[in-house]
Amino acid sequence: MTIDEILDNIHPLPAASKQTIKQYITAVSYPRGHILFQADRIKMTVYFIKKGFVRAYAHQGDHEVTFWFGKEGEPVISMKSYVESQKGYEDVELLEDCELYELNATDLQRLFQEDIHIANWGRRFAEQELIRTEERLISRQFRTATDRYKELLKENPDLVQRVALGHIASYLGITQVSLSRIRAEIR
Amino acid sequence: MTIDEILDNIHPLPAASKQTIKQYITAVSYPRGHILFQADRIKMTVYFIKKGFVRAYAHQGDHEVTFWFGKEGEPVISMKSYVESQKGYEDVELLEDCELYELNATDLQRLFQEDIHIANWGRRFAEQELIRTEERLISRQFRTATDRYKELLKENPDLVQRVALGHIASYLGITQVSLSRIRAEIR
DNA sequence: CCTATTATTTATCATTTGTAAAATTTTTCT
DNA sequence: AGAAAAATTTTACAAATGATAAATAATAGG
Repeated sequence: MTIDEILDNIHPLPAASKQTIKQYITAVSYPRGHILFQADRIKMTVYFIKKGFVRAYAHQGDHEVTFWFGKEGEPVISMKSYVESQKGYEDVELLEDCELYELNATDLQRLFQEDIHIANWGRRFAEQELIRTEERLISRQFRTATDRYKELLKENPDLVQRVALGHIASYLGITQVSLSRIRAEIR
Repeated sequence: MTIDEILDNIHPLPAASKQTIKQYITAVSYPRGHILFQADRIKMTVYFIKKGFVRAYAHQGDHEVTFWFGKEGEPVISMKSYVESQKGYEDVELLEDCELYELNATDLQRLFQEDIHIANWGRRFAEQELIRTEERLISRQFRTATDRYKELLKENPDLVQRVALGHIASYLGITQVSLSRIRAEIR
């Protein structure tokens, strides 16, 4: 997925504005296991996934709880950093070797003040993250772990193949044993 | 809480821009029980609570599940309507007689195209809703019902007094019986 | 102030989910 | 291919939660 597609997909930009924003975007690659964001650090960076899988997780006492998976075409931010320049909850880890587009959020904030099209692009970006986040909340509040697992299987069959079951179980809010039981039932 | 305070609290606006936006805002009052948003209707309106309590809930089979409470100073939107002009999940009901500020989102969208300060105000508005929504998700995913009830008690003691326990229980994702057990334990 | 209604708590039992450990399967490395 | 390591599933039991119904408490209307 190209950076043009990703940018336009969020909100179409006039050619000049798109050129402006693209000046601040670079392509980067990191290996599986690389930590993109750390819970205890503010990092004013926006990534877009060109290729690969990513997960966000938080430390909960002795174990870690995965609460987001990201795939090709999706943005990766630490919301608290991006929005409030504060530390967030999460580490973000690459689940496989990834190609990413990188954009410094401080540069972006300056562009928001200078270009109304970029300001509205940034608004749409936040709005779309808002909808995604609400959907995750609704899914969590209204669907059973079994249903949510089935949905994950359907939407991201490759992810379920490649990611450790423990991560998926914590994402679903259940133990790995329970997830095994679910898998046994729907087989 | 005045509309000026609410607007500036989201993001400071130059006097001219604030005047522009205020032209589209009206003060309205509705009685307890009034339905502000309906799940099956698109409603392009933004409200801000001047005074009162509000809840959002969705129908889950035969019973309803409350998933948000709003109080003085907070915005009330149907996110799917506001962001995507689509039907959302929720009904929004006034829990007591309320005074509200009302703003047509279609007008607002036009202003976004015309005034960069208002565009950035709209961006900050979405970003703040994003942080709020993420916090709700994190709270749900990482804290026990008991902890979340204690937090609700602390943050909104008056709400816990005035709202039916069934609503609070469904908000916490447990049954009313379980909530009664929790209350008995922490007493 | 009393009664009817509604809301909340308590009790009992069934079901679900978790914990811990063992068994099995899959993956990795030589 | 075969051994070692890691991941997943299964088992047995304990703990937590839900469902239902009964008991108690709170609220509203006359």
